[in-house]
Amino acid sequence: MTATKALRSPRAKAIGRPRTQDRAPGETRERLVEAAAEVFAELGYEGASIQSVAAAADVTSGTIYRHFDSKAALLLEVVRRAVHAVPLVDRLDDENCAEPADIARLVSVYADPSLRRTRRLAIEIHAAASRDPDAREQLLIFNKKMHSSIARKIDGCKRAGLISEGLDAKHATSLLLVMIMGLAHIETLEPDLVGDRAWTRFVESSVHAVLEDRN
Amino acid sequence: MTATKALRSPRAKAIGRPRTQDRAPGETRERLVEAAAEVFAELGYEGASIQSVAAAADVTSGTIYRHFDSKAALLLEVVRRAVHAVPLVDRLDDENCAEPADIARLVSVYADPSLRRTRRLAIEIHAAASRDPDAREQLLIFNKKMHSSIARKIDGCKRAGLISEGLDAKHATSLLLVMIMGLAHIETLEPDLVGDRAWTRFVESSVHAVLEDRN
Amino acid sequence: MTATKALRSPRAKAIGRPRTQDRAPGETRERLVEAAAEVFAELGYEGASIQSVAAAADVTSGTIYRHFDSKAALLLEVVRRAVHAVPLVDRLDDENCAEPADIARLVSVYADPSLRRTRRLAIEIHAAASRDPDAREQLLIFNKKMHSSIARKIDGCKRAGLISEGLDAKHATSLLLVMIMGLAHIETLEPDLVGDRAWTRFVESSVHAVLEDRN
Amino acid sequence: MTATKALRSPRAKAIGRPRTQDRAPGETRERLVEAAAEVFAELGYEGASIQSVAAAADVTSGTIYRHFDSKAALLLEVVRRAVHAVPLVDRLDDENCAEPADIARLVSVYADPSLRRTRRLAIEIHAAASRDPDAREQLLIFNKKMHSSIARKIDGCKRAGLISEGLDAKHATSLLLVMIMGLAHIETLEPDLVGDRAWTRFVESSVHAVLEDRN
DNA sequence: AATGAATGAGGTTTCATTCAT
DNA sequence: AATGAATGAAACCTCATTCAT
Repeated sequence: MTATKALRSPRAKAIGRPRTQDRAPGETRERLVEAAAEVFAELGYEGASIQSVAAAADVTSGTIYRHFDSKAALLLEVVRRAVHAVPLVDRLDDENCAEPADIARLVSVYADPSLRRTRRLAIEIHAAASRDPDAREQLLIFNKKMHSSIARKIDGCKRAGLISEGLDAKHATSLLLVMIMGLAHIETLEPDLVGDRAWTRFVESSVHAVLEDRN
Repeated sequence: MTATKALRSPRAKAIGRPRTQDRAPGETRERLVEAAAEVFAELGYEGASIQSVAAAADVTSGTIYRHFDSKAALLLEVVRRAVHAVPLVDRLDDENCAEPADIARLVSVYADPSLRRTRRLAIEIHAAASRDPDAREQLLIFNKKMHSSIARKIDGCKRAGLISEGLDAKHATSLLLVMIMGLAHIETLEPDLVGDRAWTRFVESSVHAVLEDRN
Repeated sequence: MTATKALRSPRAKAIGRPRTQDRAPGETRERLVEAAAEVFAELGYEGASIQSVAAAADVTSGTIYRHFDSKAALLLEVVRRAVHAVPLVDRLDDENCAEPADIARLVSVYADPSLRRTRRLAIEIHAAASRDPDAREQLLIFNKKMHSSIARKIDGCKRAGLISEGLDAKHATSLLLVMIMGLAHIETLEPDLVGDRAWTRFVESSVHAVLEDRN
Repeated sequence: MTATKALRSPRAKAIGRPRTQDRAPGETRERLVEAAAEVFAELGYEGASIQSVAAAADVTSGTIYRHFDSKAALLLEVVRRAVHAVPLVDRLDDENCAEPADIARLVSVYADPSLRRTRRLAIEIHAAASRDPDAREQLLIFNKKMHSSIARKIDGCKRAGLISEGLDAKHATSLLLVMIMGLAHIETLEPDLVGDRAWTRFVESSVHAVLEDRN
């Protein structure tokens, strides 16, 4: 009884493609990943809406779905990207001659003020990994890579006689990764320490202590 | 459809406040905080709905709002509670005579399989702190308390001659907290190490190394 | 670099439950099914939005999801309900003495102007059945029931000597159902025939012809 | 990231109008209508997206809008085309000498397994007609044409003495159309009957019965 | 103190349509 | 004539919150 209303086409007048600012091919996807990393780090994955990511990339929400299947897929790409962009890690294997000091700095750098976004993103990625199997898989692959990179570094120091043969390289590496993840929480744990040079040196000397022999 | 109702209607009108399960006064609030801790740890703050917390506490959603102003307030209470329930911490000041081994165990215990929920909750709380100023305030209060507890412990060891006077107690304490937070990510970082005795011992010996003098 | 904006609770101020018009328990669900039948018949399942159904039932969209898991589940309930509300069908088994004329009327009634909504709904339900396995299952159950009701009727007439034993009751029944579904399209097929008494009589006499013996 | 690009860029800029597959003029439009019929029949009008039709026609979405004003217009063209492609109908007038058996087969053919797509499309077209006035207009034109074709056939039979003069040709024709539309639902109504030879014969004998005289 | 039905803003996702190339 | 990236309205659905009982 209600009505015999219009019943016509539901999305009568559509919108199209006005705000054109021709971008290089592939650029949009790049901007999206970058914007997503930024926004996810700032607001968290759950706190960030697709709209907010789109706005940060200066596109509209629909565009995101031309490039990614879902919000989760976008996060996954951010994870993948972040995994290959972690400071120092990509250069870990290039240097053939390493010293413990290099390893120490590899840890302490994560306390640097400039890496605030990296810290946030690391936490966000781990949170994602505890929910999403795909993200977890990516993260474990990355962790394994990072682990073996550091372990190889330690082995190099061993051969150079800079680190005792008695050290358990695998466990030591794991502990360094644990410290790095711990440093990711430095803002909420001890905000005053961010950028504190004395603290940075303490962290480094602690790494040296961990890498020392013990029985 | 019309008459002869109202007589002996089976379960006439048992809505309103029915299933009064004779709970002790204040008990409901307790159950809510406990249930919230459980659900927040399992699903994350964002992933947990008020109704899911209510279900876990065997009440209905409305009840939560008789005890807490908002979901955020509930989380805040969980934070407060968690802060006082962290293993060993509450006993830190009771024992007057401590050894470095006690401190080492205080760290390594966070790698224990039984503390999975505590790890998750710690991460969740830190995530909340990076969003919510109130949660952050609570967390900082807690961190400060925990910090001074451990620092006092270290000072005790120093006076007992078990730790060198040259150690920077503040920075050492901070580093231990960093390691604890790092261990909170052990499931996503190195799942195989959870419950590994050798790993636990390695962590403890590393704490010893950190607490040793260095110049 | 973008911002360190609010970051507070996203759904800051919520709405609650204002427009209260205390309804009898279970009434809302009933109203929803009724409204959905109406709106689905009028606009089609795809054309009807959850909002439009909610509006027709004088509730808000969220309420629908308290009572049904999804839009598809709501349709399924409409199907179930419609299945038991088809005119004459529920009384098919009550009458012990049937005549071919009763069967003829059972078909011709579907050309009646008053059953416009039933016709639309029938089409909508069949469309749903060709997409949704659950809906298809419901529909097949119903079809089977309706089939056996009519077949039993025919058998009764046979025993009474009103219909020849030579008639294939199963196929005849199927053909009547086919005619009924065909009549469901009468508005788009031959709009002028809706409500035409001569046409109704012709349909009935055709049913008689179909029910007659032939070799 | 900066220079030495632009020289010998591999697949420089092949966008715009690349994959020109040398199609005959007007061929694309043809393919689109064919693809749309296929996809609309399979997924339904609402369930089919413009991009899915485009993909089925091996073009891109934009191309569709060079040939049709809107999705609705594309459906309309499908309707128009379908209307002229219905089996046997176009040959109805060619044969000057018809028998009732021809008419019976004209109905029963719609139960054939090979016409599954036609059945689906018929339903889809009727659904469209109940929404869109333009589609309805097309459908009514077609119905009228089909009606008069069949009626003429019946008149031919009458003159040949094969059908009694007493039969109401108009109503009989309408009933046959009703049966055809009913058969369009055979998959959801009685799936087991699809392709059943005995059922086909029963349908045909029923048509004969309908075409017989009665008073 | 407790219930639980109801609210409605806001989330993710889809898709008809446009337009520079 | 064709491409396909981009648009943005609107769909379905979730859930923090309210309130009459």
